[in-house]
Amino acid sequence: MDVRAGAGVCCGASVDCERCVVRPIAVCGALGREHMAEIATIAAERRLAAGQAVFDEGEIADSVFTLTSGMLKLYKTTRDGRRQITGFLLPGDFLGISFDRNYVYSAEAIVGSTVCRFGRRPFTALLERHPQLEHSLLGRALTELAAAQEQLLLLGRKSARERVASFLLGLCRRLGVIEGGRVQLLMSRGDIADFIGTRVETVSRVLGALSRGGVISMPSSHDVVIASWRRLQQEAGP
Amino acid sequence: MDVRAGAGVCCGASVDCERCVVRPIAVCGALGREHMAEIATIAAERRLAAGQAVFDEGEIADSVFTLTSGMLKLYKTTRDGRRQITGFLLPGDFLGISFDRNYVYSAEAIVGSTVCRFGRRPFTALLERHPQLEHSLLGRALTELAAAQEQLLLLGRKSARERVASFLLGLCRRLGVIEGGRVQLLMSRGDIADFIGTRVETVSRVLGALSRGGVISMPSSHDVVIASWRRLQQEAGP
DNA sequence: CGCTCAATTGAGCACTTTCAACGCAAGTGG
DNA sequence: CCACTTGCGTTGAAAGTGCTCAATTGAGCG
Repeated sequence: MDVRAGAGVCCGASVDCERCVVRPIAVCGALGREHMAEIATIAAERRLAAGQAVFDEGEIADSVFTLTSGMLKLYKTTRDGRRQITGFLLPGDFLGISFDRNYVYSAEAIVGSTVCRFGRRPFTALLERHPQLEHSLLGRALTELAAAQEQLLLLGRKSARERVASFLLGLCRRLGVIEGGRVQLLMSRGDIADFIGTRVETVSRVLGALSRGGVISMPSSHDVVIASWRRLQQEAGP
Repeated sequence: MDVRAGAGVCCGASVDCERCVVRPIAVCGALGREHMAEIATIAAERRLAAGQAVFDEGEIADSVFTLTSGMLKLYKTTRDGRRQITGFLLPGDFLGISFDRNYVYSAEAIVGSTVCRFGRRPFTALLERHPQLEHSLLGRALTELAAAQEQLLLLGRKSARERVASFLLGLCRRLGVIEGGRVQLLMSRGDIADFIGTRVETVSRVLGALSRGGVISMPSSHDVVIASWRRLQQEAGP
């Protein structure tokens, strides 16, 4: 499959998409700027405080969103309180796209965030008018699928130490952090644990061990400096 | 998102798609029969023996496939031999669709199978001519994504007993097996283990325990009869 | 300053893995 | 036709990793 013009491209969190009241940057990236006016008519900005839900698993899926600033977590919960975070979203990412009637996961802001809401019907209509947008969405879905499969490998076959290292590595890659750079862990230890399938205590211990081993350093509990990219890769396992 | 005509529909393994040399039943289901002739011109059937690979992770992704009979496993492998099976494919499922240059997982037949091969370029061209096929593929990708997220929950948060029960339950659902019915486990214990993130010994022990507990019965090591659907659901956890 | 919530640290334990042996069925070659 | 091999599944005992529970420290805030 070829990546057609615009597919998978995203303006990036820091780019202002013209003088749009809403900033549906992901859609902007996929469709190109010529359709900004059209997009603006069906989109509405929504501000979210840290901890605020976008939607919950099981709700009627009547909206589609793109994250325009901040960070979200997507997760599934069981009746008895177990939780699995399936991903952390960065600006430009979509959420809530589904052919089902209901959302199959919950979404919640980790820090103050803004999303851009599209009604499901107008969004569907937009897709029908612009097949290249649907092509772009397919590309995104396939990328997410590949990421999920990578995470399956992590959860199914990696040790706690490898999981934490892999998590850090993945976060750095997405954020463009390089050796010597700093990653801000906006999420809590509990969130990390629920993402990599461990307990908070284990996350804490492994981070401590990596820090003591000189692989990383932690100026504060939510700031990680990558001391050695190579060693972190080794820790992340094969 | 609405499911448009034909999206996500599959003829089913037992349905013969007219007098087609190849039986690209999944594409048939998605596109409708009126395009069978067009599809047949770009597709080629390939027979696979049990254990034979369709493609390997890392290879140039120059083909797209649909499974027309048998069963495949998709998996990722690490350098040190660890393996994670990301899914088992049934007739009608696609594989190898990617916007990347290379395959990101390996695919191998579990039993004698037949696939239908499409060259990447002709397939891409087909998608361009038929936006509704791309829409259908998006639906499939989203379904697979939801399944992967369910599996993340299993791998990250469930006990060995719950994993095995969930696996059986999921397989029965896909195959349409009901209480009292029989599931054939075409895959080996090793495959099951690599799918649910345990060891073969654990799979064996849990299956034994479920059998002794009267939740299931095993006429042979590859045949499971669901004695109590309700209890199996309980075992599968919340 | 005292409160609260998050993160860390410690000790004991449970579940799954690891390692090893055995049974069984199918395939092979004399 | 039978001895032998090979692969897979099962079972047992020991070991280890990560979990549970509990206490302590630290950071943010009224």
